[in-house]
Amino acid sequence: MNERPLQEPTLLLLTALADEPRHGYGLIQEIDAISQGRVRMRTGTLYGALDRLVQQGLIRVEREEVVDGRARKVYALAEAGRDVLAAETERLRAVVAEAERRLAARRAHAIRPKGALA
Amino acid sequence: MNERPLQEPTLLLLTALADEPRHGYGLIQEIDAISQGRVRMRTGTLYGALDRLVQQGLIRVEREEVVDGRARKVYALAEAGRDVLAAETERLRAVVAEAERRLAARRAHAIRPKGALA
DNA sequence: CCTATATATATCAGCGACCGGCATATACTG
DNA sequence: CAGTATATGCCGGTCGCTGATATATATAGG
Repeated sequence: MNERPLQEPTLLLLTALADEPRHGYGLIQEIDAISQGRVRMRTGTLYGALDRLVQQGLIRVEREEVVDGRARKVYALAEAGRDVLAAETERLRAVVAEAERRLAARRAHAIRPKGALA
Repeated sequence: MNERPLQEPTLLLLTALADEPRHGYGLIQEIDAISQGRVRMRTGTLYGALDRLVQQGLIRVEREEVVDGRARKVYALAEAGRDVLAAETERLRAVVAEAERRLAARRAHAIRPKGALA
């Protein structure tokens, strides 16, 4: 099992699947929206990542369908993926909070608030 | 210029330098503390990353000193590094908030089996 | 009719950050 | 004198991501 921290494209993929199942191309657009256009998921990243995440059991192929003569694969977040995403966001939230606290502390000329970490 | 999102070891490195300058080995311990022992920065990652970050202008060698007969290089966060860290934390905070919102939204209309807790 | 764009999936070579191991050196403790 | 802590550094290998390329259908514009 791989316990390495998720990279951002993977994190965004799981996030985009957190509320409802989506197909590959839809994920590209969804991630574009989530990140306010700052992240454009490449197809090389996307389809490789989808295969890998299915392999790891974090997502699954919900169904395959044909819309307007074009084939789609719809992916859904699996239970394991939900757990990983929840744990990852909680961990990241702590890191972000710590970074912001340190940046603020530095601006205040190293005056440390009570309870600051070593 | 590299505008790719920071990976976590790099993010933690900049975070650990955000309040005050530190030397390499001290950063390993600091990151261990920040992450509550969950991330153990490897020396292979550390010294390679430090060189790279100096090269990119995100950090700088503040000074070199000898303590107890052991040589140290003390690194400090550069202005560019401060900007990158601030931008990165803000971006990550938005992604984390979005992920948590979606996870909550899913729970709100999901059919939960009896006695099952997330 | 032809071309361009949007939709949609898939593969692959290459890059770069990270990992794990190894090497080197000093100081302290048992 | 061996082991642990401090302290820096190199290097081969792994693996996710990038950018390019390929394939195919539907729609809009010239």
